[in-house]
Amino acid sequence: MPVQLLKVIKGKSEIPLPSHLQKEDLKHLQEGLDHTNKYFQDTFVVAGFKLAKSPTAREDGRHSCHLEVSEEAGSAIYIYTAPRTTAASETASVSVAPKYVYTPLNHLKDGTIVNLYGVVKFFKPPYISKGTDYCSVVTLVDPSNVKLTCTLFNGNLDALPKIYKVGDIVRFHRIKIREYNGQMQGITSAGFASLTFDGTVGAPVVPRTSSKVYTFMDEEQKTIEDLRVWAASNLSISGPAAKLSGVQPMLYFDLTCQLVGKAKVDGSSFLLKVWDGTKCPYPTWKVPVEARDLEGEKVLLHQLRNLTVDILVYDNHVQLAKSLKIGSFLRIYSIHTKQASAENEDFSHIEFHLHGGTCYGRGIGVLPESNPDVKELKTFLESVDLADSQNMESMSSVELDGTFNSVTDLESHLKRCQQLSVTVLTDHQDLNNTELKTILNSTAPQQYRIRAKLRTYKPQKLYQSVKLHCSKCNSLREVPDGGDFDLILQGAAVTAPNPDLHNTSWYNSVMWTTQDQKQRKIAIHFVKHDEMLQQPEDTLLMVEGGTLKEVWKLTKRFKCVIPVRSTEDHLELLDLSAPFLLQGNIKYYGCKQCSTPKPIKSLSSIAAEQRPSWEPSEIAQVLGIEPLQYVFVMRFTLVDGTGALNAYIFDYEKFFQIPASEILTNNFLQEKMQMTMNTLCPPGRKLDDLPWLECFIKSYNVRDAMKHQVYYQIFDTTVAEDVV
DNA sequence: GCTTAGGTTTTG
Repeated sequence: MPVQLLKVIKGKSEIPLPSHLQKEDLKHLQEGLDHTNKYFQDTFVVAGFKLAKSPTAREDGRHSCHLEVSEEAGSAIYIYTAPRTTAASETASVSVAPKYVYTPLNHLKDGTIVNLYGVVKFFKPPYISKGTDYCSVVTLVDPSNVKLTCTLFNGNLDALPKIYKVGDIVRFHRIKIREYNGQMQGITSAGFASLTFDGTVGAPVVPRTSSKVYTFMDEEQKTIEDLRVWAASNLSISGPAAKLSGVQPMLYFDLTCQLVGKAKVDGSSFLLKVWDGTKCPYPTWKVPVEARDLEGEKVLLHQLRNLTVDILVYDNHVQLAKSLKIGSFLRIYSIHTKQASAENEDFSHIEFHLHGGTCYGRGIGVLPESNPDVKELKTFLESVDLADSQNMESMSSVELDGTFNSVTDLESHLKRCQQLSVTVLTDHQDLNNTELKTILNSTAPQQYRIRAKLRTYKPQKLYQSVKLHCSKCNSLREVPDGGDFDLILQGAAVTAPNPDLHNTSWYNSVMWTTQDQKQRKIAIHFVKHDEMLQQPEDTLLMVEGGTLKEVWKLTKRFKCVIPVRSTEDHLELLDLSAPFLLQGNIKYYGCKQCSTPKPIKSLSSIAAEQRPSWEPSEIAQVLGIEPLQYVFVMRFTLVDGTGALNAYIFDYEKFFQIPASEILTNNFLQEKMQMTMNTLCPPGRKLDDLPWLECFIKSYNVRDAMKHQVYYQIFDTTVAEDVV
């Protein structure tokens, strides 16, 4: 029921009460009379109440009647507020915002219309009902641990809550409560409105809503944040979503994907061709359809043929599937993976079905481009190298078998991880564990030993976790991609090598001109040792005018490659956005802020050493470069049943036992890291089934002009030996 | 204005 604030100026309400309301004195209240248009005034106004005999009047000696108010009965409450003392600069008007009251789920009563908050424990994405409306069924739970299943109808799809996953948080206004089969049930009433929020601890509190006008204040923001923390350690929400690369036969899963093609199959089924950028490890079925029935971009369908999977949707889902736009991002809920062996084939294949009905939330949801999961998926899809996927044509379970012989092995491995801890401390073993709740309620800085579960982590794409760190100025920088380097090389190639700088006492130079139209001049300067050229694998060289490909080829043969350019009187390094040194697969970068590059001839001091080792750190030093270190930066959301906190990992090598400098160019290490993360936080698992992590964390304060925050960092912790 | 569905996997 709406509660409205009235501003009183000089004893009079600024906004008058509705004229049909008549003031009533408490003394004159009588049972059996109609009080619909009556009000009495105290510090607040109650209008449109029902009068009932107070059952406790005899005991408590209060008035023999009490008032019953409900939105359904058309009741309204007006509260008078005195005007605030306003500063001259402040506007004199006081806002008259409706004050909403939210009912906890354990205080719901039959026949009332209430406002409430809840965490989504289960939901059916909106589907077309057999009547005239869309329907969505949502089960909520709140810290009272009472569940409420709501059946929501609306002819306008947009008016239903935009729930994308279990754990989302909703605020419902004006939902009607009824009793059904001995339980409370929520159902849309006139004026129903909802807001939906991401349930992730620490995520921005931005409501998803279709209504243009809604109230949302600091108080509500706090409610959402509190519910997130409560849900993180009390509600069984599964972790990171499953990918096609992680599917297993004979199960149900939710898939976030992009629609590439669609086709009619027959009256009761419809085909969706989707991809998520990863490769299903099993052979997948292809549903035969007429070429002319297949909608989608032909070239793309062909390019992605090894990455798309066919999902056959049935019955009630057909109508919605038909209306989907090619290219849109979908979450398909409760897809069934079915193992089937086709006749005349030695190998069984995997089929994807979205069966008829809406049990277990089965259905299709369209995700907006603003959805964080969609943003992440888009970035990943853009990074997928299609040439690679063509080569992976026959990639199958054989590759999985290299690591785990079967699903059963993987299961037993995970089971072991649930009992023991998947991470161990490298120090402080004598310390006792502290609960997260205690840590959250304490001041920083402090250090703690904790035992917690990894609910989720960011970024999900592990290559995004690699950054460059300057230990001098403590800045973090993204690792530049090959394209940036290529542009710098192209820019440098515009200036031709200066022949005056060739063939000095400490290097020999060769130069040639490309045969193509560009007539590009390339110079390579081989550094000598003891007046002699060394073996290629021991040689450091400088290159001028080379392309990305040429520089890369040189790194394969020679120990060190330094891209340079000529000035009038010396050779110098390129812009520090480019690596100052390439060695093996690793590109070494310098900090733009902290470096003062020196001319290349400074290197001659190392060349003159007895046995030059060409250590990157030594090269950086003589060239005046402050080298950047590769580092993994990740955010772990940890929970332990008492609370949830975000802790950062800042790791060169110690935590994951993988050098951050090598992961970007090493497929094996990337797979190893993914496996490690899958063990720490198995995708698609419920909270109960997540393994425990033993961690050492420290809290620290971060203050700026605007606010003060406490951050947490994991340290002196490493992944357990048998997990690596 | 009323109905729709009312959580607990198809059997293609």
